[in-house]
Amino acid sequence: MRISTDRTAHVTATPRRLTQRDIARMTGVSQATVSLVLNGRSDGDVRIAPETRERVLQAIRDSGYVADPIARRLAARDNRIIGVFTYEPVFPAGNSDFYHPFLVGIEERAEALGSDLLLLTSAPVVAGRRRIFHEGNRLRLADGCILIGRTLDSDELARLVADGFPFVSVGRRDDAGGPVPFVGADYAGATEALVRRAAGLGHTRLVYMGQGEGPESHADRKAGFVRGVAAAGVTGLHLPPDDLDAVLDSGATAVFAEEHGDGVALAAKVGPHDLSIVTLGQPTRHVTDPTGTQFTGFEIPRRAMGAQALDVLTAILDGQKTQRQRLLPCELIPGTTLKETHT
Amino acid sequence: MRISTDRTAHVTATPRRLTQRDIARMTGVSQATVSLVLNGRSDGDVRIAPETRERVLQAIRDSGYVADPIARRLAARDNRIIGVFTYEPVFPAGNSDFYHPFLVGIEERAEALGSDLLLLTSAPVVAGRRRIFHEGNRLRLADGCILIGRTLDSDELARLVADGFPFVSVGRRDDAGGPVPFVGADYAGATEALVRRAAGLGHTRLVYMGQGEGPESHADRKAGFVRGVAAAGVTGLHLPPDDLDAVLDSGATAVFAEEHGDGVALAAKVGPHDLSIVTLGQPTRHVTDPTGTQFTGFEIPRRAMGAQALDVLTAILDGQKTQRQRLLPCELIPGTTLKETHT
DNA sequence: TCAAGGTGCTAATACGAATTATCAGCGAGA
DNA sequence: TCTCGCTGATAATTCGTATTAGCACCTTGA
Repeated sequence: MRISTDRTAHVTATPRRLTQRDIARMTGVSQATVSLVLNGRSDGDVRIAPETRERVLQAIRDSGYVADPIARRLAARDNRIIGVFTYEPVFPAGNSDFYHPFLVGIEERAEALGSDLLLLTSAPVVAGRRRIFHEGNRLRLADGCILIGRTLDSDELARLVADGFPFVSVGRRDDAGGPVPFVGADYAGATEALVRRAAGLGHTRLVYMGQGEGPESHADRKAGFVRGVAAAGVTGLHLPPDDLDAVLDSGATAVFAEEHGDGVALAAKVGPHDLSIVTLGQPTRHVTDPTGTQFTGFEIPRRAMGAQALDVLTAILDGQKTQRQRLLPCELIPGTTLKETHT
Repeated sequence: MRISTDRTAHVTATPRRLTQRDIARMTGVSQATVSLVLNGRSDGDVRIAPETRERVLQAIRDSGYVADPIARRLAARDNRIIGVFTYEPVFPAGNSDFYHPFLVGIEERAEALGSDLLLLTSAPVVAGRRRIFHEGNRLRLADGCILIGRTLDSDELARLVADGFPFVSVGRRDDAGGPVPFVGADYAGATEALVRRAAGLGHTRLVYMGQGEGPESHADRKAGFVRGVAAAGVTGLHLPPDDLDAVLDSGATAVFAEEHGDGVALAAKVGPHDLSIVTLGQPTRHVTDPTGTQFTGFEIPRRAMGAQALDVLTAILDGQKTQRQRLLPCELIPGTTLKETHT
């Protein structure tokens, strides 16, 4: 509507989209032939003379024609377009770069695959987050979709699963009416390893400071903590993130902070020597830590997660068999805040 | 192909989409009527009896029908896809965030417009940069395109102009066989203003340290410097960016550094008190300046440039008249490195 | 009783690409 | 001469929605 009415009014009218019809006219063949050439259909019942094929291809090259992705979609074909859905803007105005590292990996792989990335910025924002499903959702423009977010709406996930839409979540997700394909980080394993390490350094009373529930990423850390505590035969307490005093009063010698920021806050409060602090993940915001402390913790392989998410999606689209739920190991960061205990 | 084969293989085959035809059959009207009801078209020549309308709406409510957005866009001839072309990855692995601030504005506006952003990551890399035009270029997947880069290939620009492809450059560009639509920053004006300010502080011998040519952004700064020097009646020298010694030997009391990094390097070399330094633009890399110096200079309105680029593109697509070449003012940063001269 | 005018809807077509059925032309073999 | 088989293409249809032209039916008014 916008284009057609307005364009005709223009003297220097923007040229209409180039279509197969145009290519057909240019080369003196039919639209069908152009389509056949484009899709390399020279098998079985359909034949195109090599000379004709070349003529058509040349016209396509010269004109820069590309099939309209919308029309292709309607005809149920693939577009070499990967959708990327995020619940918040991909390019945040603030200094939070939560999505960025994942997208580095995604873009890198997309480039290698020769696919384009469609950022689904058209999704309307309801209650502060974008919605996947809404009247006019354009997910299907893409061949498949990558989902990123701290938490994904489970209703929407369930619907994606039920619809059989090809997608992969970056970050582990619980089942949603069926298994959810994901590439996550092994928070549980990394946390467990850190608990064992603490125990090895003499700590016998540990605190998990955080929610420990809600998003899968929290639950996983907590689960790893619980496993580690049990395996090492030490005492583990769970305290909420907002009550630093309770943590200090607990008598624990090592604190595992679910959020990096909480670890920083705690360190600022107690000073460097009294308490061992482990942070379970990297800052999602660039809070330039004034003290420059290197916290003991682990590194989330965000870039690899993004890249492998695309691998899994590709496998799904191609109908290949792959492990559709992957947990990548986190590299432990020795840091300086987990020390031998003096008690 | 890929998708469909998969689906048919499914036992729990996805039930065919509900269409207007289905609704039509359910209510005993025609598909056209359903469409008309859906679009609330009761104006002028088209009329629907209130009773019929209600019957159709009821059926739609009962069945949960939602129009296929893809088919809608095909009929509307408007894909609502904005291409974003960058010569390097949008999400760089390093700490260079050259593109980021522009994209904040672009995404913000795309969201408001209800458009999706297509990152043209499929463009093949030749000699370290992506190419717009190549066999199989997919630019035309998008309704129009935003181009970002320090320098754009002028041949490619010329071809875009010649083809009449709707696009807007972020950053001023010289004509390329025709005017290039752009939203740039007024480097010349900002630089000139800073030169005048320096002159007002008693500086009579100034140096422009940089290339002063090549990319439009360099040429513009240089041009502004030249204009400012002429207007203020002071002496202006032009020296290359790599020869700090020459700058120091020049006898100038104020140096205008084309690149932020050069200004930083110079400051490190001479110490804070000997020389006034003005940097003509912000760092494109996050070099955490160890001294924390706030350089005198100007702020490039990157976010606004991105947003307005989308505005111009929208205007072009809609055939509206707009200023298709815009230069946004840069806000001057007083900083601490341009001081009254003691000579 | 018949044109005029209004009402309520439908048939037909377009959008751009993919696909299937079919057709024209030609040479060879019977 | 007729038919078979092969080649190289095209016409027609499909996908789901939007839109326009126009048809059938009704009510007025003279």
